[in-house]
Amino acid sequence: MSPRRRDSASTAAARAGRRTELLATAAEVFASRGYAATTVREVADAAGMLGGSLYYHFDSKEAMVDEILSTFLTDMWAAYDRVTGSGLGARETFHALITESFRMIDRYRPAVVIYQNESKHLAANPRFTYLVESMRRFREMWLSVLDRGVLAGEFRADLDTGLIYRFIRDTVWVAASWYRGDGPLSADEIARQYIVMVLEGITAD
Amino acid sequence: MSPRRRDSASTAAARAGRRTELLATAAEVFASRGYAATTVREVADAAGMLGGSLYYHFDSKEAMVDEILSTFLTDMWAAYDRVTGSGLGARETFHALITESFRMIDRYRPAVVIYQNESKHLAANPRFTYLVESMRRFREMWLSVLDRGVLAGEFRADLDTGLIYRFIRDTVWVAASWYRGDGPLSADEIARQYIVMVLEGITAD
Amino acid sequence: MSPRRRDSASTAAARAGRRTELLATAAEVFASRGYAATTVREVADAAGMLGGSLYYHFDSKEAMVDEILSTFLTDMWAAYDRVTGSGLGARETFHALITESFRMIDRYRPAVVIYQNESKHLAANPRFTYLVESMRRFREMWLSVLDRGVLAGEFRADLDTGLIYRFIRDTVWVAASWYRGDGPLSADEIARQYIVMVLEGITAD
Amino acid sequence: MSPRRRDSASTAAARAGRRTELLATAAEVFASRGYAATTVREVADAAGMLGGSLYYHFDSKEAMVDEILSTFLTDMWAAYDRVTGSGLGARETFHALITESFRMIDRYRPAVVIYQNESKHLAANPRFTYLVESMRRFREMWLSVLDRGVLAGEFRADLDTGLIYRFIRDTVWVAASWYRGDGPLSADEIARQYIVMVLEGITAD
DNA sequence: TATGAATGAGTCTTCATTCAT
DNA sequence: AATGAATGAAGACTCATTCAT
Repeated sequence: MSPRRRDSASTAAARAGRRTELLATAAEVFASRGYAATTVREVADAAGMLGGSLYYHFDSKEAMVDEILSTFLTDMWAAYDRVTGSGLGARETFHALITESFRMIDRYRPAVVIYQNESKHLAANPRFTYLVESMRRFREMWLSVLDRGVLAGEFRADLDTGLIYRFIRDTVWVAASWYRGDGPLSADEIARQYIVMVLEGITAD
Repeated sequence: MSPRRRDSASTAAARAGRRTELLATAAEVFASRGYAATTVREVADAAGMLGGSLYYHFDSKEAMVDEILSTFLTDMWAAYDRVTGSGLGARETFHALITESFRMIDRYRPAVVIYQNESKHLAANPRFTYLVESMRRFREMWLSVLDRGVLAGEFRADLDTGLIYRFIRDTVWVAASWYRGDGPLSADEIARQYIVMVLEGITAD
Repeated sequence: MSPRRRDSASTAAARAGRRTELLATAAEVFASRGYAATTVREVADAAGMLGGSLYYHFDSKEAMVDEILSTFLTDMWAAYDRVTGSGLGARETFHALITESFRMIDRYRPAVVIYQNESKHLAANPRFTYLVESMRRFREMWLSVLDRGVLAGEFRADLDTGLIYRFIRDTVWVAASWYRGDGPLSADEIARQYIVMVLEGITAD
Repeated sequence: MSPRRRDSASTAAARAGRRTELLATAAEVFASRGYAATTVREVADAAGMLGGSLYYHFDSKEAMVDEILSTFLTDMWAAYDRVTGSGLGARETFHALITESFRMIDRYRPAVVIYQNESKHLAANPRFTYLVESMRRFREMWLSVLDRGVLAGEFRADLDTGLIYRFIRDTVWVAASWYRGDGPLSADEIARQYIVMVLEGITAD
């Protein structure tokens, strides 16, 4: 390895690092102020640079959310696929998916908030068709788990699975809006309580 | 009643009606596009008038959301107060509050969507401090019901009531984003299934 | 005279009276807020009617200032012409013109304020060429008095009459901006002191 | 000085220079068209840029007049304070204040025109309370000079000093509306003739 | 890499004016 | 004569984006 190559390698790594850093900042700001209401200048301020300077790193404001969301979704689907591909029963799959979801919130909180708040509006844009696709897969995945559980006699049959699916989906993701990594409850503990509540209900025996 | 009085009465009523009509339209648009992302022109288009014409009826875009949200919240608290003031036990109160909430969604769907999506951002504005106040009351009301239920042995004691409160709050309101008045399930039926799920869980006996 | 004619006569008189009343109100508002900064609605408010209603009486906002200014200027020139046509010497003419000017301020204060503040801007509009013409006549009138006085040995010859003219003109009219009809000094008393100051100076003997 | 420091110094200076330049342009336009009647676009046109570009340099149209007026007033009061602090007699103080005033007009003509035409309207805005304060100080300063002169037997006692003060104030400032730096009379010459007129009167001996 | 300055399209809002009643 | 509702043009201001340095 020539010094030149080592240099450019470390430069490329540094550049990638800077990019990731900037995206983390942007995600934080988009999540707290709302994507539409956030100005590029606000993101730049938070990153300690001037508005125009961001355009050296990204093509547009849209490109930033795009990268934030697609990075998160790619990782999320990898985790979900690992779960659904491991041949677990419905109840165990339910358990694992919920747990993974709260871990995602832990790891990608701002991205999840953006996903939750802006998906519907962004989805109208051709650039974000993958969001629509992701929502469709999400729905199918959950309905399949729920239906499997009902068939196996693990879940009640007198409830509308479409309705249950929506309740689960919403409650899980919306947790991103109040979750703090440094709060008293860990992501796994929250998942555990959530599972208890949904599976057994809050009624005392 | 003299003709004069009937006239002015019908005029005032017509004016109030137009105002309500316009607010309903605005709420619909704000809910579907997002408040910040909605232009005044879009609201006006939906109402069949020009952008500037809205200002004959309202002081500002902000004044419109304000009226939409405060009208909804006033009615909502009247309903909640009726419930909490009627001396029911924790479980019955839980039941009644959930049912009322879904009825609110049925009656004020767009307002609830706006409340859900924009409250956090609007609350920073002094004009909307009543939102913060409403959120506080909401929290206290639910925590009191949950705590009462735990003490009475009606609800499980091994779950974090703060967490349960958040799950309930989010799931109930977020339902506004997919609820359609003309869907296959009525608001009361949705409430019923939701109550079953949360109280008894989805596990089959 | 038939009753009909009497009726229409009194109606016409009433209409003219209302018009004058409205113009007086408009002049007051234009004078205090500035013509450009005054909205038609503000004038209407002051007159106790709605914005659109003024258009029953006047063609436009511009038509209002027009009538305000031309009425005032017509009366002013009638008074000035009476003075300059009465064969007085320079000093007496000076005296009389100043006195008449302060009387004008007394009678037409708001109109004078508008004239003072807006003439330059309005003059660009073809409708108001009479303002330019009036300013020209005004200048000629004063220069003629001053020149006549210098030639007659009544006024000092070592001062620039163009300059003196401007000082006189400005000070006289600008007085409209602070003059109150109910103040401690009458218009004639103010004129007297002004004449003393300009003719004899403020130095003690 | 390192090149770095020279660079940043020249940059800062250039920025301040541009700002001053833009304010001079804005002042010219505000003075000739009137503040309320001037559009931001007109100012931008005169500066050779687009309307929105001005907002890179200034927060608002209001911020521009603010800076124009406060810069002028700061300098003006420095000059007046120098005069009143130098222990001159009333007559000499009178002389010096008038001279300084015309020099101000020479140096800040557009600002003075704006001050003269818009002060009353702007003063209602909390941002411009310093205008009210400045007017108060101005009045006190002149009354004190005039009263001192009367007591010392230098000025006539049979005139109302409040009236004289107003005449002086108005005439001096209103001169800004016709003064041209390139006219035949210098600021000092105009001041001299003005002083002669007011102190000795225009009557020939 | 980042800055400073500018662009230009678009946003909210204002306001003179119109017109059916 | 006056109201209520709307028009439409224009105005102040914002903001994503560009680009020379």
